[in-house]
Amino acid sequence: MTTRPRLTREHVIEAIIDLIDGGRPEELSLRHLGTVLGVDPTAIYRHFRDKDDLMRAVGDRILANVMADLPPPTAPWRDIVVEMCCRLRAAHLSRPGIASFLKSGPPQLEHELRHTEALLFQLRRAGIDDRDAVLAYHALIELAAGSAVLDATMVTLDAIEREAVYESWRAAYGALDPDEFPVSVEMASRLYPGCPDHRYLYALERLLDGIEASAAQRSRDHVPAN
Amino acid sequence: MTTRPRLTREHVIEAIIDLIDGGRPEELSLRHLGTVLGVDPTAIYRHFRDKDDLMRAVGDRILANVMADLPPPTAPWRDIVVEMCCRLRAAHLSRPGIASFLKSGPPQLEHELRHTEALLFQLRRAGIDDRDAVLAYHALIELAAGSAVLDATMVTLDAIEREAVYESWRAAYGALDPDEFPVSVEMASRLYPGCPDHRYLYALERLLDGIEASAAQRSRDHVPAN
DNA sequence: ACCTGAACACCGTTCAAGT
DNA sequence: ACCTGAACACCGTTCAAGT
Repeated sequence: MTTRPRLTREHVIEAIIDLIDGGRPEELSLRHLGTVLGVDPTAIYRHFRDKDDLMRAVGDRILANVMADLPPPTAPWRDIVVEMCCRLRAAHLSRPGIASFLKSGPPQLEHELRHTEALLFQLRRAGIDDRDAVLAYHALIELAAGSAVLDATMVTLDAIEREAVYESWRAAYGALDPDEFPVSVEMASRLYPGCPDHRYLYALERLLDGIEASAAQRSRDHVPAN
Repeated sequence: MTTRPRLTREHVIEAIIDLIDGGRPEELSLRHLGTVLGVDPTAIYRHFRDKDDLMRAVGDRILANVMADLPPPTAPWRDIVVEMCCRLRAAHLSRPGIASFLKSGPPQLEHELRHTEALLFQLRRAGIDDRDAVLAYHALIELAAGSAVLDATMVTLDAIEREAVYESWRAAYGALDPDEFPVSVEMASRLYPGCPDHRYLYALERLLDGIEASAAQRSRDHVPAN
């Protein structure tokens, strides 16, 4: 603080991650970032082309955590895949503005490349042929990142507030006209079961079930004799 | 045009949908909307509380199309569910700013309620018990809406441009160090197969496979004698 | 070489004033 | 009752000028 080290890319990235972790994702403007860093807001343009470039760097930094301390590669493939997908989801959940993350393409994010490599490796290890492995990889990414986008706003609330919101939604379903919405009214109390993570896990496990079954079916077609 | 009818909610919603359909989603500011409508930008606040409220109304309007002209309810349940999910995805793809869509809760969007009702009805018709039906419902929504968020930027490009981008990404994977990224290098040419819709369909079918298998397993557990 | 500060072209939103 | 227009408090970004 008293010393004034020259501004680096790392300083900026670090400051943003602190703001995100501190639960103040609305303060991510370059102007606010400048005051936090004790620097003119436009100084950031010395190190990043534009805000998109900056957020991409932050995204890659967050993705680094996804790959750290995974189960050993000899663990059951499905355990590893589930762990990676849950962490990918968590990484996306912690990051506002996911759009600028993947849209610009994987080759720009070093850690996303490592993530792709590890997922494809595990899917292949599961005995899934290359064509299905690629489709399965895309499916896993879409579910993990996509569910994070939908849950992002709810996860910023603490568990009690969140449950209160869900309860109000259940009540709204329950109060519908039973002639027009018979199933919704009947199932209202069962909606939004458990926490968002738990619901994601169900979706992920079912998707993996389907991927496994389909891959087994295909290899049976190709090698009819057992 | 020559006549100047009083501004209504419908006028505003119509104008936004025209802008989206016209492929100019970046011109959705209230100022631009005002000039398109031949009205002062702030006049819109007479009919909508704020921009969030406005975009929610637009979202509900787009969702109305999802429910129009579905296959008859007597069609195979899976056909209906696949059709609904594909249309939900398409609806989300056509809409920028999906965040303000679902985060405020289903009870505020009339057509989303109808969508929920129809999906739960079909899942129950499939013989899936209520507990799994609710989880399956959430899983289907997350995959449909989530995949749309990830694909949104690519779908704005026409097929030729898009394929060029994918080809450049494949090339980037192919050019990686084969010692560090052996599987990626080997599978590079297979990445991003088909169009985004096709990849989504694969994910959806596998998810439904898993949902069906899991539900069958559970009912077998509960009713062991066949 | 790096940072500043004024400026530009935008946002969403409010509110007193018009008709 | 409805709309206008000035104003407010913000954005991201550029660029000549400072040190």
